[in-house]
Amino acid sequence: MPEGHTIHRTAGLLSSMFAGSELHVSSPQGRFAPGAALVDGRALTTVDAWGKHLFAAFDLPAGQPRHLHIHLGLYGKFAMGDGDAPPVRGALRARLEGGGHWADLRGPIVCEVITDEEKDAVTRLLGPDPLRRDADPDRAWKRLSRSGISVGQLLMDQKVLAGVGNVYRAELLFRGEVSPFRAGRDLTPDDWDSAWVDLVALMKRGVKAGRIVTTRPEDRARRSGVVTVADSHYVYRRTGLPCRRCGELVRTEVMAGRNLFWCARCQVS
DNA sequence: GCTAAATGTTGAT
DNA sequence: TCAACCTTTAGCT
Repeated sequence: MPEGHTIHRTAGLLSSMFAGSELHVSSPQGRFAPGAALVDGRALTTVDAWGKHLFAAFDLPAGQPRHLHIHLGLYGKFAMGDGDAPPVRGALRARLEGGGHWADLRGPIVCEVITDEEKDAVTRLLGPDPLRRDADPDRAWKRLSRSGISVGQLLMDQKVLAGVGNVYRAELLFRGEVSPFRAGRDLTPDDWDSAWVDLVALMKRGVKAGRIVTTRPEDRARRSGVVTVADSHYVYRRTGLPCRRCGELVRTEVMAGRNLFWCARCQVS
């Protein structure tokens, strides 16, 4: 489930497994072989996430390509474990081994080794990431509050806000009782302040849980115990089902190239 | 067991 | 506008 929470969680796991260790970096599939050779045998120093981008830094001189840059895209996924790595099967883009651990990467849309300058060029194009301590919500507000484009589209724009994907878009707007069709410039400063606070809390929770859960206990069918998949969202992928708050049927429509879900009664304007 | 769709983005047409 | 990435899951039969 690669929205920002997945990337930050992965960064934390990779860091705890590998930071300080020399890694054997390979590309069994071959597509990442040239990049792997640049960092193979070097120690991993830090792992950094910004939005949906992950950067693992290796102990190499500045100026040389030394950041492993990964974007999972829609299918990309890490598998990790302790001890010896399992036998290679299928399309395995990259394998990291060292410090008694291994990590396998499959299906990413980006897997490359880049320089400091190239890393800066990537992050410069990203809006504030709610999961970063250095995030400045005013940067997002400046863009949102000047735009005639709908908030449903703006939230998906990584230049506005980094790390939000289709699930957080739908759920954040529902929780804030904001219509996805409202123009950014029609948001009030209070709307944005509370949305940012809510988003930070939701995404932190996503990192901890390893999945997106946005429902409050009182809005779930099962109010105690484990939160089931069916109970974890208000509107995302709930087309035609009754809204958990008002009973109106959840609607769907394509917006910004993706399926948007919303309750037309709870999210009037 | 099979098929379609999915949390995202880029690059070709 | 569409294919690619090529995994995982939900929903059928």
